[in-house]
Amino acid sequence: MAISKKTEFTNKEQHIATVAKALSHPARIAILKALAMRGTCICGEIVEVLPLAQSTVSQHLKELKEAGLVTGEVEGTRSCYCIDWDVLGKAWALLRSLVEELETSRKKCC
Amino acid sequence: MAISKKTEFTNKEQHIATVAKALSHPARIAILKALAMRGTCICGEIVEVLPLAQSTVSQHLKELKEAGLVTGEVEGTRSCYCIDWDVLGKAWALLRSLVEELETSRKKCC
DNA sequence: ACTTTTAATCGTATATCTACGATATTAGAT
DNA sequence: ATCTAATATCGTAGATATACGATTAAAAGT
Repeated sequence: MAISKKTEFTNKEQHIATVAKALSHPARIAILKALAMRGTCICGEIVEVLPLAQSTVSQHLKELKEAGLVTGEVEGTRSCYCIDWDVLGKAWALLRSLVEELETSRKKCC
Repeated sequence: MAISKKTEFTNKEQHIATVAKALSHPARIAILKALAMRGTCICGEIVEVLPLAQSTVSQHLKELKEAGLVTGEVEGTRSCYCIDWDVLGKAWALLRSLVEELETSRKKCC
């Protein structure tokens, strides 16, 4: 691929892309739903709900965590995951601002 | 990778993931902005604005087209691309419904 | 101390993405 | 008819993503 050109775009464009990427797999959407519904947020419960192996779920959780949408705390032998509602809100605002920006600059098309 | 398990999730989850995937590269965000700002929407103009080769831009445009966010019409030797505002609106609604769904089922976390 | 439970990480195979140059295609210009 | 310009597509290389089983690590239970 030569080298990624991602860094040549604006920070905001990169940030939006990062958020979108975190949401770009149905498993991660499902994980977010499961996390929202349960106060408990324990990893094992999520594994039970999804049609994926434990290691795969762990990987998806890691990606959500790296994107900042989710936090994880160790609780003894278990891991408790939660949605970071603050970050989610900001991510949402970012997406909204993109759509608004598109709408406001909207010109008639060919 | 064995085989993709994407189809084992709900249609809505898959749909949201598809939209998010289309937005998951900063180049495609930039393309959407460029399309929104210009009534003309000609491929060559987009290539000029982006730090990418013509073939790469063409590929990104194809992905946006496959996701339905953009339409493309041949105009002689040129190609005229436009944002499909209807599809974009629906995609937006889909994302919003996800966030709303998350918010409504929001439980206190550990 | 030993075993069990829970989750993370490693190793790995395959798929998909990203990027480019080269080539093909097709309409317009000469 | 030939040449030029604009795009799309092909081929390809390397990066990243997706999925799993196996292994590791660490706390809890016996």
